[in-house]
Amino acid sequence: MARGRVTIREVAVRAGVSTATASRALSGNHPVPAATRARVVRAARELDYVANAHARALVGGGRKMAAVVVRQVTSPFYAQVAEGVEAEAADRGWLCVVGATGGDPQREMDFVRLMREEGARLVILVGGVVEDDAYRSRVAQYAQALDASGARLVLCGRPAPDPGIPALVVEFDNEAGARAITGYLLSAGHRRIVFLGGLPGNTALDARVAGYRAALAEHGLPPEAAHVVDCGLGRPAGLRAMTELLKGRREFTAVFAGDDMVAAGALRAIAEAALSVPDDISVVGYNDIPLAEDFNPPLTTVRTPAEELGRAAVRIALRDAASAAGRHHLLGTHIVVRRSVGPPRGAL
Amino acid sequence: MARGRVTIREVAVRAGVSTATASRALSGNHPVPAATRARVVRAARELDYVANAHARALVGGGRKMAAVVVRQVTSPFYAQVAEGVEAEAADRGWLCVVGATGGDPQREMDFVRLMREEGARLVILVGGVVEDDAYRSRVAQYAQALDASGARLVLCGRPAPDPGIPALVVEFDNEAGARAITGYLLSAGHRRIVFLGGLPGNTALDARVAGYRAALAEHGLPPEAAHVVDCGLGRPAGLRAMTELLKGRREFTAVFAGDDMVAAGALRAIAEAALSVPDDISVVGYNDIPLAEDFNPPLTTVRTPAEELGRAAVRIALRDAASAAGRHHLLGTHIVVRRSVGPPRGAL
DNA sequence: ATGAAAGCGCTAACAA
DNA sequence: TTGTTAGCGCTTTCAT
Repeated sequence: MARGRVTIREVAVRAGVSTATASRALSGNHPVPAATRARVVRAARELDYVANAHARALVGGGRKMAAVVVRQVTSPFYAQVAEGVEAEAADRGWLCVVGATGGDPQREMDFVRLMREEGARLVILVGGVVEDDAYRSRVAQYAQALDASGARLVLCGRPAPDPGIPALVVEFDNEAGARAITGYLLSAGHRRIVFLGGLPGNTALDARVAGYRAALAEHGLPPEAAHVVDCGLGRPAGLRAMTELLKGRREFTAVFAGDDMVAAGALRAIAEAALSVPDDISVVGYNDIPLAEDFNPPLTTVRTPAEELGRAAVRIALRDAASAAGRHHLLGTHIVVRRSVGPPRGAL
Repeated sequence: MARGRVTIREVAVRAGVSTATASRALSGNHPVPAATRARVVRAARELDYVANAHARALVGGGRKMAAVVVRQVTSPFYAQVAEGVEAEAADRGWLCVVGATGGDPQREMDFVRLMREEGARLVILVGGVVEDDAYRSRVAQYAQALDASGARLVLCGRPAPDPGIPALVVEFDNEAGARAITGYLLSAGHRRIVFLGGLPGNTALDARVAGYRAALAEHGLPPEAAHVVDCGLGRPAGLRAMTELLKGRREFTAVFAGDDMVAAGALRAIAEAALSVPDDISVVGYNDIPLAEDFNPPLTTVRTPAEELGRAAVRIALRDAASAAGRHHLLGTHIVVRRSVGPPRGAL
């Protein structure tokens, strides 16, 4: 057998027809007599022929391919979003590619460029970012370039640099979610709540902090009641920051972690200090990752339907006309109550 | 601006050169005077040109693309393997695509076919399977087809149907890992250990069960001492099976969960029965997923360096000559001790 | 109903 | 150094 891929020419020869007929028989969108088709199909199967996607794309305008770009696949939240995109894309017969950037803007740019080269028709960028000028111009460029070649860009959980830009944005209402769970802590009696995991400039986190402050204000607390620790996200950050916090005099009765991974770190730090959750300190998280229920104790958190976010991103992108660019879609969230919150120490 | 992608011809026109010169200037592997190159590069940038990967692949033999196929990205273990593949591929300038099958052989076949069409040069299939005739012929077909077009197939954690087949296999030594952790339980004094999460026919699980039985035998226990519950994997399965087990009289003092997700379910079931780990029952898992440390209590488990498995898969595939097909690589594992194991109740 | 031929965008021989 | 040309594998007119 010849090394290299079997081409349609070989199939045609074996079936005793021209390549044009072979192509028609295989694609099935042209009338071809059943007998001829059968011969061609059989030849193709015998040779184990698969069409060259590149050649086909070159002439036919390309395969339906979507790309999701996340920081890392091992983050439970991102993985769920990617799975949602994957599932929705698969349902529609699209191929889905996922790329990880490790948070490096350069790798993000490279990946987007790659997707442009490959002819992806849908690019989905996931996750909050620090919204600086570099970000704005980068995204404006993606949007413009993708749009020029007829592809769609959707921003998941990150802002469009400019409403006029040809990109869709779909995200959770971070401020509302944060307000709700802060309210929950407040109604459990807590008044000194620290927010752990701020990341100044990051749009998602800033919104959560804003919701936290808003809830405090609504309950009549002065602005100084807010205590935000800007340690960033991730379990190690949460562990470190909480350990630090526990060294001083405890000025708080509850902690609101920026996401569930930070909460995991905080929980661990508290346990290492031989303190109890929720008896000594109450803790809440954000995202409700699949294993939040298995933390010690099971974590009260804000459920952000991540898979639905991914599905919505492709659904919206494929439904909306290009003219709907700039549309902003907000998805709702809700609190899931477990066992990490109790009344403040001595409140009873 | 013209709708659709800008081609090299437009760049050439704008730079006042032929397409060949433009191509040479852009690719950089042919001597082109600096001045000419500068003009071309500038024209390309002004037009925001990106090469059509399909056209390039058609003539140049294709981009370096690797594909990883997993059951689901939301499984922490698979996500880590995928991240390893991704990282190693990126290090070498390869594009990496990840596909999820949901465990459906049909989707697996579709995805492999797609990858053949796209010209992937490396396909990595991850995860244990039930090794039946359908599986064997499916994989034999993948291997043969991929090999015919010069692509590599690597099987991660699943067996090659036949040593002669053109595929590499790299996996963990499941039997050794299971034997070690069972031995750990045994030396803590446990004699009645149930294995939770068998999946008869699944190669990975069967190997773990074999290791478990081997350890029991080594400690002089009779074959009847083994108690395997074939509930399959996943947190819900572990929860359900453990709940069931707890209803009867407790004939065991420890449980060896088939993987950490099963352990998570089992832990939850035990907590719901108001029993304590490790005071009443000891529990161990398998894989050491990132959050195993955050379980209640922190889980003693077998560390399988998942990311390293992914990296090794691409490293080996790219290094070994095609003639090395059929080679079998075994990666080692080790126990990580945390707090879910204690002496058996009443052993003191 | 089928074949011949053009052409998708690009790179690599071959000329000049 | 640069341009001309052929051709990658496929689909799709346009003839027949």
